[in-house]
Amino acid sequence: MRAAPTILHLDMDAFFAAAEQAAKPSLRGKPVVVGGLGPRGVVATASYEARRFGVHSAMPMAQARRLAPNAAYLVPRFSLYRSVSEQVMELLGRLSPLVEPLSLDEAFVDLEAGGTAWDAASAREAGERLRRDILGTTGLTGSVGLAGSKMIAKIASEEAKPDGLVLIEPGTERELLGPKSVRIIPGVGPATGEHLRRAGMTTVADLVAAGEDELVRLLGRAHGTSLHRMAQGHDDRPVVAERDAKSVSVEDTFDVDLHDRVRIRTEVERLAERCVARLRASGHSGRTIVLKVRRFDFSTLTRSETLRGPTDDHVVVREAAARLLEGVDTTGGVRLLGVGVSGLADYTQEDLFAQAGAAEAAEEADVEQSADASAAPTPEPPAERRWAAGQDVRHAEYGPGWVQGSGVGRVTVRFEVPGSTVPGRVRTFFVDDPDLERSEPLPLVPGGQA
DNA sequence: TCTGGGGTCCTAGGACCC
DNA sequence: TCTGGGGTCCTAGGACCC
Repeated sequence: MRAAPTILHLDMDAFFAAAEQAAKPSLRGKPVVVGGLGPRGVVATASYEARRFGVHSAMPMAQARRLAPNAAYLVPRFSLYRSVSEQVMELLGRLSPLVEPLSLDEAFVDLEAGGTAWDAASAREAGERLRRDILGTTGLTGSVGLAGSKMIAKIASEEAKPDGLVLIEPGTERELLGPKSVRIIPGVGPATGEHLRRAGMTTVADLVAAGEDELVRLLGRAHGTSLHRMAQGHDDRPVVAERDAKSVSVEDTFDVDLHDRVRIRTEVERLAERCVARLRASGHSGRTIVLKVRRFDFSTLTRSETLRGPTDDHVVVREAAARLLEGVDTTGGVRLLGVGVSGLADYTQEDLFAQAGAAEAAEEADVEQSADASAAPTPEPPAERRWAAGQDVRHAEYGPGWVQGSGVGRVTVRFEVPGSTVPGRVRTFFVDDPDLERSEPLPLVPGGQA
């Protein structure tokens, strides 16, 4: 809480979809849906044009296709989003050393700590300048909220969407929040919202009236106390620049449920390898290995094991995950498997115990790996998945383009680049055309970095 | 064609220790 | 020998967020 609205919240508008529209001129002004394209995919982001059909984040892709059959359906290109995100975060860094990213497309900035703003007028000026700079640098729009606390700044940016700026003067929080739904408060999701509704509370004013004791009784100590404070517009959480990662995990949902125990085990080992690769890339080691299993009926369980010391050894993690799997009943089928490591150490430190275990296991692992390889060779993805819609490609003759669709042995490519103002030409090839290859995203703005 | 993937934080019970 | 109280660690699950 501060007397001047110098906490800024930035939220890029329909980020993934907007980046795709900027990269693919033929999609500008059209409904675009980015997400998993497999049979169990969900929507990551829908463009505003697609939202008019009722499509929204987290919706099953199948449902989105029924609502908006003529939208463009694209796989996410995280390398592109990450590079745009870095450009945006760099602009935020010019406003203040206190920048707290919440995701690729969202961050808090403490303008006061950066000396960039000290009152409403200077804050608004900084916010508007930021929006111009983001548009100039990335070609994308972002919405800005300004307030005296994180919670209110976030609510402000939500109200500013799309492509706007809203500043909420400190002191006006309670009258602003009072009539709004309890769901506007961060941390109140579907379950808590329903819980509160059954207790007769639907608006933020109802929460204030109920009092702290009642909310604590209903929701528990931590949640109840913080909810009571938030409802009154009280929020003292500081903007925190660097937050240490607490865990690293990877998971896969399979197109069809897995039943074969050998295959399940192979997938767990593969996930363990991927998890360790990520762990090591982040410069961490960890003590607790977590296996996650989602069964055919969507019931989800986790099993974990804590080692005596942190490890970043793939053999140690793989074997721990395999051990955990031994204790899980998978009859009926498995739709998702995941492997994670938590209890992260600040830096990689070799653990003697883990090392000893790894050395013993090394020979066994070699044997097992070759056995696994013969038991369950990696199937080639079908051509439709190899040439996923939205993906970047390059043709020896026609140059850069993107996959518009694929099926019955053919792949359709639109040849266009981010800078152009007119839609590019479309051509169709055989899926195994040697002149066609996958490629990396091009920068959205000429001279920018991809 | 029902429900992704990567995270964070909280709660609760049991083990274990003093 | 009939049962305290508190702290910490571990495990499992659940809510929530983007």
